[in-house]
Amino acid sequence: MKVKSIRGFRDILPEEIKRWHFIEEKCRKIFEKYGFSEIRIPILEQTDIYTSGLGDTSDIVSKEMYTFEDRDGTSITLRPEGTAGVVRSFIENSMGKKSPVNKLYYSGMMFRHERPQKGRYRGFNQMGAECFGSESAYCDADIISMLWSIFSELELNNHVKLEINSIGTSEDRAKFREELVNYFEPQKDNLCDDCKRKLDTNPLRILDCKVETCLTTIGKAPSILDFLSIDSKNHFEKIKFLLEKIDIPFTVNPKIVRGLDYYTDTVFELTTDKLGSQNAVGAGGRYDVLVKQLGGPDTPAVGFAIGLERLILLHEQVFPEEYRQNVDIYVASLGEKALNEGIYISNILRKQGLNVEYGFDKKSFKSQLKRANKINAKYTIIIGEDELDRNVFKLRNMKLSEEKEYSLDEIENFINLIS
RNA sequence: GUGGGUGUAGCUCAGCUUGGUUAGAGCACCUGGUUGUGGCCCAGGAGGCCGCCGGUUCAAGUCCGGUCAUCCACCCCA
Repeated sequence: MKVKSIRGFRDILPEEIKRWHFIEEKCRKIFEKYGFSEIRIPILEQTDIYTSGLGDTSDIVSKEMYTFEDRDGTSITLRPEGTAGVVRSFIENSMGKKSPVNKLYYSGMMFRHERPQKGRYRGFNQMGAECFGSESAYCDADIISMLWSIFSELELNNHVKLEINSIGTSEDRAKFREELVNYFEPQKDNLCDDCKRKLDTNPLRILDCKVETCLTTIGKAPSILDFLSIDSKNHFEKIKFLLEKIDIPFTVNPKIVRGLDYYTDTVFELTTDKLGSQNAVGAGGRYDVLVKQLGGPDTPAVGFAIGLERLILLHEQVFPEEYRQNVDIYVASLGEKALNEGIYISNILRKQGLNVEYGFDKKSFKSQLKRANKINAKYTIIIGEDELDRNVFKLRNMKLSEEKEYSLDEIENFINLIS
């Protein structure tokens, strides 16, 4: 039998994992800086939380979910995104009653049955944050600031672009939608086939069509921003004011409409021109009606998610140097007796907090040093018959190619010898 | 779901146009050049169902058909 990972799923190998750790750690730190706490939620949920939460006309729900029957016949789905599950948990645990505001972040694998491509996998990792309980524009701005600060902390802010928009309330959008149809209907012959279809199903999505012939028609189309209610307009103005005040560069793009139905008012996207066509590396927005829609108390919320594979890809391009595991000591022993001593010494050093590779195979001294070199060990400890007889070990500084001898008794305070 | 590119050593790739001895290179790996000293250099070694199935042919890595995988783009999205 031929073994092979499932299409669209991949391994993250040891040589790449250090960069993952580095980036995940940075993200965690920033989430916590903004007062968010981690939540871990299941990978499987009942299908309805997605169908009724994300909107059943969205591509994700209509053709990309991994949905199957549980043994008792209920329909369950591998999570295609994080927000719906966090909302479910928020409701189920009555978080709104325990605290007026709840700030949660999560990290984990999401599943969408898409055609794999660069930066797009069927199993992919997201880190995201959700803030429940505030409808204030200050909250939106704080969240956007958090997203931005992840990228500036990683020194990637020069390679991404923040775009924001407001899509108003559902009434605003209904009005806008009507106007859009009125606008496009008479000139639908100028639109591509996809857009003609969208005219019936989801006219807002025509706005982000990239087909050239559509672009001129779209250019003169009405803007959502002219349809916002007073409250939504003020909310949006306030966010823009705050982002300027804290020096976060952004542009307003009235054509941003999110793919999921739960968004209200604020939406935003972080894109890069370095990843080909999968250019969205983070995105989010406000979703004031979702909690209620899923059966919870009327609770406003804002959140975003970052695509980790894409973030890593971007980081690799900007900082191509390798991220390596750090090995402090390689213990090279020569001969049976020395091997016995080697495992003992290695463990003492590990207790002192060092990363130690113990050469446990009977290999030539030369190949052991080669190994030490290859794994980039800072020091090699050398013990052979000769050293054992004299109750000493040699310590070789790999970078300087210098060796010193120490009494074996000094192993107990080894950390002092090299610091 | 649609279109295009690519499948040869662990990795990156040459060879295919114009079929013909034993399928190559670089990197990585192993051994030696040094009785117990890494990186550089030198010598040697190991490693291939040439993606898979079928066809054409005296003969297929090379030509043809199919299939699968993969990458990129459309689309969608993080």
